[in-house]
Amino acid sequence: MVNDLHRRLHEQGYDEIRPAHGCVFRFIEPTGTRLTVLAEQSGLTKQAVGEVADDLERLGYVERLADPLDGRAKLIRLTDRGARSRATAVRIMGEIEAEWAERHGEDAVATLREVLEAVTDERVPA
Amino acid sequence: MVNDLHRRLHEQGYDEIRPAHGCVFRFIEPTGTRLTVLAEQSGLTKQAVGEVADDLERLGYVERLADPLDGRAKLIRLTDRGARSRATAVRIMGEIEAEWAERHGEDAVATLREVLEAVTDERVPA
DNA sequence: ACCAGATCGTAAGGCTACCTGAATAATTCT
DNA sequence: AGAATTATTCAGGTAGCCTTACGATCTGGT
Repeated sequence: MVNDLHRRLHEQGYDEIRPAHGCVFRFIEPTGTRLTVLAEQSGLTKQAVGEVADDLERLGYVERLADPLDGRAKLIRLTDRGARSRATAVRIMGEIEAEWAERHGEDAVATLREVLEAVTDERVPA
Repeated sequence: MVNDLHRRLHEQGYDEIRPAHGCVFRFIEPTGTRLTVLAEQSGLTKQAVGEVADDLERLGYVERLADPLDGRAKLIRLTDRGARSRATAVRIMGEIEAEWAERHGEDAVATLREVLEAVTDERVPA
């Protein structure tokens, strides 16, 4: 799924986005999200996510704002371009899942999703 | 699945085996397998698999024999220890799948396997 | 009001698991 | 005989993580 997503993202012109950037795109919220939160949710260190955020900032997909609620913190937020790319990614994943459903059945794909979510929830730690 | 497998392998004393070693364990055959074949099947370069094989040889899990059918080639074969560790890994994976079946149903896990195998076959290239 | 300790982001350096490319010796195929 | 293949070696590079350390800021207890 991830391979296919990125192949298609590249075809759509988003050829700078790599799988590793997912730790930001997956968990970022419209109003902005703190680095620490992204790190926690993705199961990576703050440093790792920080590098990804640097990268995405350099590429113009996210920006950093001071967090009004905490002087230490910054909010990472999608730029317009970032939001568009994310929307494209969401659309593509929907398309891929639809293709899978066509080929293997809606029920099978629903089961796939359920079991996969369950087993990854049960044993999160890498 | 892979994470859990290695966690349990470590608990059973096989704490030198890492996920990267899978490219050998997954495709090696009882009578021995050529490096080139392992590389092809795992989708890695011969150099990469060669390093893994060196590692497993050093650790005593595999040995290299001259291939009687081709003087250029060598057969990579599991040692007794390698075969035992592989058998343990197979057993553990069976146990994990059985646990999944217990929790989510035999049918669901069967479907999971089928769909996963199908979609990864359709689009193999990383 | 203050200080100790937690938390936020960042910096610096290291590691694993791969890759490309080039070269070589031995052997096999055409 | 010449071309291809097998394994190996060496050199160098990269992505995607990690650990350790640190300064800046916030928070809770006194």
